[in-house]
Amino acid sequence: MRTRDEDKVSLVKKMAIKSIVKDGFEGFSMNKLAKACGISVATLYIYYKDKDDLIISIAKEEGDAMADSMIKNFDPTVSFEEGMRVQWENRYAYMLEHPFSIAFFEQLRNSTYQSRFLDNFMKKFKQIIGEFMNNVVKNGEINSMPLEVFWSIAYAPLYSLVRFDAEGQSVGGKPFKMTDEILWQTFDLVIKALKN
Amino acid sequence: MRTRDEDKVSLVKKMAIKSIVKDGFEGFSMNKLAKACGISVATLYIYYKDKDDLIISIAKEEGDAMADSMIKNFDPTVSFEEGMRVQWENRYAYMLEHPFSIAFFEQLRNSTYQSRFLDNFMKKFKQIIGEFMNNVVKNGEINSMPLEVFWSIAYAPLYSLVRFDAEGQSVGGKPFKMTDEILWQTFDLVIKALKN
DNA sequence: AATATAAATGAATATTCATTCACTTATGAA
DNA sequence: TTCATAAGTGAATGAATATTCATTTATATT
Repeated sequence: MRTRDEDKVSLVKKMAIKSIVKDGFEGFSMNKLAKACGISVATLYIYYKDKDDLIISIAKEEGDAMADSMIKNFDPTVSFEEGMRVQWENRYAYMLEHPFSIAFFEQLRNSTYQSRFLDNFMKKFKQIIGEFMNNVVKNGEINSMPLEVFWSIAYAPLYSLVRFDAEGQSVGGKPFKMTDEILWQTFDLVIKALKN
Repeated sequence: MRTRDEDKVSLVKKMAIKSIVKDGFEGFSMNKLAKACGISVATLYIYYKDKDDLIISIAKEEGDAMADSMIKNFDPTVSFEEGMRVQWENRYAYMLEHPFSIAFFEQLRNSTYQSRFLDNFMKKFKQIIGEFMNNVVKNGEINSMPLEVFWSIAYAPLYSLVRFDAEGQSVGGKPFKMTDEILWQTFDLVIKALKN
């Protein structure tokens, strides 16, 4: 029996993400994807049941990889500032290594696929981050607050920076490039906001 | 000569936003929009040159309205905390009055229309916000920092909260509803981060 | 009341879409 | 080497897409 060409499979995955990032879901089609990969459309239907399955499958794979790398080296019993630093480091490193992934997730978050993708993704985090929050509140390192408030202060600024960087443009006119210095300058402000 | 039915025009606008918010640009079509409005597709081409023109025109109108209401009562010579409070108030009030607009802009930001829409939108702000930033840095109320860092700390948390509220779901499981208390609790943390 | 004219339409067009199918090709096991 | 079988294909399908057009309708002006 003939064997599946795994290079072809991963090319499909790569091109799908690239295309969705570039043109959004509105500009994405199975025929165009096949053409971009230099294969027949019908082949896509060997790999995936249908278009939804293709998108959801790729989203899950990428989401799992991202979730894993985000909790790498993360010990929820460590101090607040140290724990936050590891998480910012992980997210920043992931973004540098997978420049398209972040933009791909932004597309997913604003699409009808959101719910089917986000549940799976959050499951990986929820427990470990919840444990971390409990600890630092109990230690008196930060005040108790709704999880959404914490998230909005602790991570939203990072994602905002990543986005400015990806767009290469700014609120003003000049192009913006993220640097280590800018990242940790922002981090310090976030710690100042949250730490007692 | 027959007169244009302005009710029909504004119905088109309302339904277009509603549809894009609900199903994204990938689920939006001229034929479906016409059907949803109970008019002929051809009528849409009387109001707008083509699909792009429809989307961009509506985006610009909504964007201008939002920009206006955001700088309402805003005096760039006022103190840092006072200026920030007015801006948060304005954004929050706008979000309550126009629940679909914010979601519509999120869609635009993640679409190929982004650049054509954002330039127009930002023009309204840039000057007045830049003036405000200059003042508060000169007064020594906050430290000098890249505009993107400021933006990411000062406003990203608010938009994140608005988003949690719109989705009605959370990082965890329970539904989230924004309240005045939560808004100003988050605001205080932001001020703590930025103020010297 | 008559008329000129823009608004509004229903039905068409050509194109692109997701998906299927009859067929060919490569390869692990015999 | 043969053969069973899954991988891979080119061309087709019908549905949905954006846009156009010949025609009808309403109304502001005369």
